[in-house]
Amino acid sequence: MPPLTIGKAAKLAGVGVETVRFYEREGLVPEPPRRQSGYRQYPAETVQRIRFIRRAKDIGFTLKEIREMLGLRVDASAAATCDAARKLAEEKIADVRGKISTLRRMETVLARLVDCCKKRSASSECPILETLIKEGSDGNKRIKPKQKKK
Amino acid sequence: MPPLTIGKAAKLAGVGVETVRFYEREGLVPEPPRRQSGYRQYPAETVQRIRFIRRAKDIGFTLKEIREMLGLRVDASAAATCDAARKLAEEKIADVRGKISTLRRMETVLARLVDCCKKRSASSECPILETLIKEGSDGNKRIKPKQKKK
DNA sequence: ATAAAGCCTGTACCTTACTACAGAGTCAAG
DNA sequence: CTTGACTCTGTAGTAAGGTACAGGCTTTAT
Repeated sequence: MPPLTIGKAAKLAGVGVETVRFYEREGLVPEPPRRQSGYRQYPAETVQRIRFIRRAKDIGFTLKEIREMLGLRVDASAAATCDAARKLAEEKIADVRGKISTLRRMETVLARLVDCCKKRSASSECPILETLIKEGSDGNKRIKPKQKKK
Repeated sequence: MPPLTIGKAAKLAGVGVETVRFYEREGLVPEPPRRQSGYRQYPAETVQRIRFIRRAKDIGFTLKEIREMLGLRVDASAAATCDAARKLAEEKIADVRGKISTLRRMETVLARLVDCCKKRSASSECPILETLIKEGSDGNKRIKPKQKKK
């Protein structure tokens, strides 16, 4: 398979060419080799990388976090780096699990709502979202306090 | 329990007061009753509502989507509305399931990375993220084509 | 060989989701 | 009964994540 122009790569990944260049500037996609004309030449794996970025973003990771995750692969051979990488990966796993559990609760509640809507027996009123809203028994998730600049 | 001032409600929900007012302007939190002085008086459930908004945002829903979901509860008694609500809820369930499956794949891969890092036997090189990047077998998730305005 | 379509760099602009004042009124602890 | 912490409205600014030209080369299809 021949290398891809930016337009082809973008299309395959489901984004615009501007986005690909933006990701390159942001260090999410490595700078590809160029033709003598200056045209970028993408290997096929870049498409997968971009798709990964998109998926990660859809589930609530920021580009910064995604960049960190992608960085995990480089040079996990150096012992010190490897340790740091492990810690980061562990953190991300915790994030991922938290998100999954939130999503599962949402799924349950939405399913119940659909169900209730399908039956529509008698009493009407279907205040399910109320329950959804009510089940945040996760004591204290602190939000960064954010110090103000002088 | 007495009603809460905006400051108390914000603190309990883990956000700033400005955010609460912002959510009110955006129709995510209903306008609360006021004192004669103009001070807002929040019922305790508003805190849960705000926490819900935050959690939903963390897993990648936009405020627009969240507003829709919260809207599901109002007046699911009207038959027509109920039908529309069911459809929307079903869509959201699909979203939620997609997100869950992406997250599960991520979890697996991250766990494998940690594992590999822990063992660190022999060969070093630990190119696991490569695999992560490679498993996007979801044929074609189209991205909105976005028509340009004249 | 020529014209449409694609790519280049660079800058400007846009939306989303806050966040930060300013200037003025309100509440509650000592 | 004052004073410091809070609240009000309104407007402006910020950060993240793109998106859209402009002006100018390069490819490719006819």
